[in-house]
Amino acid sequence: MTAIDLTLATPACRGCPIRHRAVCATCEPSELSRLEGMKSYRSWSAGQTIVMEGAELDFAASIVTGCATLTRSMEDGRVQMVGLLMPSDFIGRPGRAQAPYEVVAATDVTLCMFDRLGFERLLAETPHLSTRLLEMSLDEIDAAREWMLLLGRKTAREKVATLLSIILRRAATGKTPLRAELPITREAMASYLGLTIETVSRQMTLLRKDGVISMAGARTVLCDDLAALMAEAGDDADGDVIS
Amino acid sequence: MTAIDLTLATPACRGCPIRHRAVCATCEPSELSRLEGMKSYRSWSAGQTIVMEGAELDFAASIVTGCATLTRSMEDGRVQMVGLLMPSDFIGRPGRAQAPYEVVAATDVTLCMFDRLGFERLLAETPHLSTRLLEMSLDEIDAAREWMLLLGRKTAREKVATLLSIILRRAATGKTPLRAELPITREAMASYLGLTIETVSRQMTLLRKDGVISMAGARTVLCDDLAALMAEAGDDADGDVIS
DNA sequence: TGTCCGCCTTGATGCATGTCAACCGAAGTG
DNA sequence: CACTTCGGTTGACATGCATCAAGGCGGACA
Repeated sequence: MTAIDLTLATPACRGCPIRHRAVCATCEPSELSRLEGMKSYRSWSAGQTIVMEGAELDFAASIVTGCATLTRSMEDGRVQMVGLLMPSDFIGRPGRAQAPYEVVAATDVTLCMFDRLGFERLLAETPHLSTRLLEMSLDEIDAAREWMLLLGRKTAREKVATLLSIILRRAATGKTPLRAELPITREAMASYLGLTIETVSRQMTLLRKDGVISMAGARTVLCDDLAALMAEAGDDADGDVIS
Repeated sequence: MTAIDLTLATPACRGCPIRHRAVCATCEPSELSRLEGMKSYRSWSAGQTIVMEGAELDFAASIVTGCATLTRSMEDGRVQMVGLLMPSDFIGRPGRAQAPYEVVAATDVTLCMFDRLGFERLLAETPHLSTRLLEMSLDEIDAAREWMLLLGRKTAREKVATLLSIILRRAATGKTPLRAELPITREAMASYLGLTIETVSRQMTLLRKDGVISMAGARTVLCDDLAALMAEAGDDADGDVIS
């Protein structure tokens, strides 16, 4: 199970609300129509499990709307989120039918789904498609490793600042103050950051009191100075990640 | 920069000490000879930097002997290891010339290197090669995510037990007691586990006093009961990972 | 042989974060 | 309207790990 950005700026795959940059940008018409023929849509409401940990996985899919999470859990109930999927991200694992993580709808979610075997067949017959998927999964590895730095070495404050800055940059409209609706609960944030909900809540309160962010209700973050927030995040470079 | 297992059981690429399972197993003779023509060898001694963080990366390579580490660091000096490369693991990132991590020789290391552009050209012309690399990088993603669970949720004792069980299983000869030379210092272990050297040392002492492992000197671990060690690791399933 | 220098271990102490518990406000429901 | 539920906040307290500091062991080297 991987989260891969399939976003496409070109209208190559016009009939589909997902923008398959990677897949479609270099596709020939015949390939496009095969993709078209394979796809179908399905929706889940917030909180529902899309794929259970260890279950059979007979499709590949892109997220059309909403937000889903990948989690790995331990016997005693401890849970770690290992991926946060946003629109245009990819679910599925060519070459393997089993899901190593649980996939849960964080908000209401609609997926554009492809039959797994058909997708794999297309993959095998379309070299640039697997090349592009390779590039994307390499990005995914980088993102996971960036996250390992966060989990292993960052303080709670830095962790929360990192997540908020990522969400704010994703939602960036350009005009200040930057404003974003948090797509996930405190629990999901804590799960992603390797913290407890209480710690997340406290750190958000502190960041607010220190004037780094402000909030409109519990789920909307505002930020006048993204640079200040990113400084709190402790990132040396740009720091992209997530997905 | 990714760590990808290129191990090969078949003698397809006979001239090369690295066993390129992935690449060679399905290669045709002409492709094999092109790979042969591109390769060269180079060695580093323990502690030397192979690639600096952010530096140009003009090659792809497999580890022939020794052990190298991938690390990501923060401005203030905090360091997190994000990959541990063992013989047959892969270094390099088709499609991008920049190294997002530092690569350091943990022990003396010999690499079998390929010119990056030549490797990429071969990749583009050899569909099954990129397909196989895709599979391998998906495994890599799974490993990174397994490691995220460790970093985010496991206790110090579980972390150390996890790492030791991985190293012991890698080195497994079948006969008990299992015995393995630790290829990395306490510092590297701490870096990988998101701990300090003192904590690693203490936890190893505790595991020893509790009879879960025993040691011959500071760098050789022995284990009679791998199942017990894995129970300490807190892994629900098999737990593979690393690299 | 003695000295130095990594690497490792052990101890004392402090702090960041987890844990447990109470409470708040909003939304749903009878 | 009362009641419940759920997500979030805040407080008091506990603890696991980091930090700071000292010392041990073995190998390199004069």
